[in-house]
Amino acid sequence: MKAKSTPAHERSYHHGNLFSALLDAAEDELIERGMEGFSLRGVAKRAGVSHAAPAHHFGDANGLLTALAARGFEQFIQRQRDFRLRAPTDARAQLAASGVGYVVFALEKPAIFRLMFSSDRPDFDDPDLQRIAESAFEELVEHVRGVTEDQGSPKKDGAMMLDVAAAWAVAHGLADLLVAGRLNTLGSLAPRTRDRRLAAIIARAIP
Amino acid sequence: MKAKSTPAHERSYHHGNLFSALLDAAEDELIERGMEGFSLRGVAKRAGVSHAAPAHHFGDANGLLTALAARGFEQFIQRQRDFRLRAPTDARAQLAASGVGYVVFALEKPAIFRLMFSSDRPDFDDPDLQRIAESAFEELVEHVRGVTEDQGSPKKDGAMMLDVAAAWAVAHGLADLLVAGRLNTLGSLAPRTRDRRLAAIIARAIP
DNA sequence: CCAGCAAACTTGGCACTGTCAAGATTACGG
DNA sequence: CCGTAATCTTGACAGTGCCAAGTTTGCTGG
Repeated sequence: MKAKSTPAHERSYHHGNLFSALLDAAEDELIERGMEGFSLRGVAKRAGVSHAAPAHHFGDANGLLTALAARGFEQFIQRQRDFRLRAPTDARAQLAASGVGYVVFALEKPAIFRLMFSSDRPDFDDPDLQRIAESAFEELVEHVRGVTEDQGSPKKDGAMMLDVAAAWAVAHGLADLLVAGRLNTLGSLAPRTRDRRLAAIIARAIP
Repeated sequence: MKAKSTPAHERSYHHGNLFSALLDAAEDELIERGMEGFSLRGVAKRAGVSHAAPAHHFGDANGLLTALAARGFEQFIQRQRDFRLRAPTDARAQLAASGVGYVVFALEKPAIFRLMFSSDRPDFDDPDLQRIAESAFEELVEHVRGVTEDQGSPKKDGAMMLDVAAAWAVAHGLADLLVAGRLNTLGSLAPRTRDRRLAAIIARAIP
């Protein structure tokens, strides 16, 4: 994934694909030094470039983090799809699988997850970020709708939004607490059994 | 609450109660400038004291934030108790009320809430912080136990910990998403009806 | 083919930050 | 009432984000 396989371009004055190289470097920086220690100059150094180079592509530090959050949402959506593909096709199992993917992504990339949901540094009015975040939300709504439609009597929009909030809240709460290391009764389990427990909890959200 | 009522001491070389004055200033700073813009020197200026004064009481900036998070947990626990007192006394209503208090605290003090749950700056190994956070957790466990005991057959510890995780996750997820402004279908409701919806969602966590 | 223009990147500087070391002031127990 | 320790201040240093001005490069129109 990381574009470390193009050392030819890395020495030229014009980097070539500095944009994505900076995103990779920023992700590494965030993972290794955390949100507190994150430094734009550190990112530039990682990418082998001067300290003011990022500004040309991202404006300022928050602009870089905005783009990183947007890329995070793409991986986030993808991870949920991965889990849905390996699950039974009934609506309830599909929703639970999405939720497990939600949590697993958070555990795999905690720094990115926190950047996406618990930071005030990205600009959430940015069109790209807003669009991709919205699209993640809409996939959730669709799968909640699937479950409620399976239950015969179709609900009104208001009632369904309550279900959406419930499903989203459980998955998000599990993810955020696990990332914070506050749910070790679940976090210390082996992945397979942990994911089963997660699915069971998430399924409760919609009675 | 804020110790603005002792202007006599505020001009002396020795401040007197600088410890708590700095906590108040830090909370204001966090509210007004956010986690990103938070500055130790800004806090010192707010308290009318030199830029190195905080170090003597809190060690470094993260030490100050650790103490602030600990104080946050006290208010957090208190807010949940408030809501329990105004709720029916049956175990289920008590648990739901705790959860609503959980969310309301987050909405009242979003910056403190994020400091407590979604920041890597406080030192969560600090004895004071650890103790008070643990005590908040134990109150939750007790109320979950109350509900499961009401249901006749007492569960094993493992099964109950699943209930604990479920209840905690819903409340926390609702709180975190509302703070992030991502659940506006709920967030834009009037407080009274919003709290009713919240209680309904939280009650689902334990079937 | 090659000017020159715009994009990509660098260099240098400024105000601000957290932390450390050393000095000034005050409270207080002997 | 004195000296010692706690409290607070001052000054300095490296590191930070961002801005302005300069340098290198790719590219496009003639």
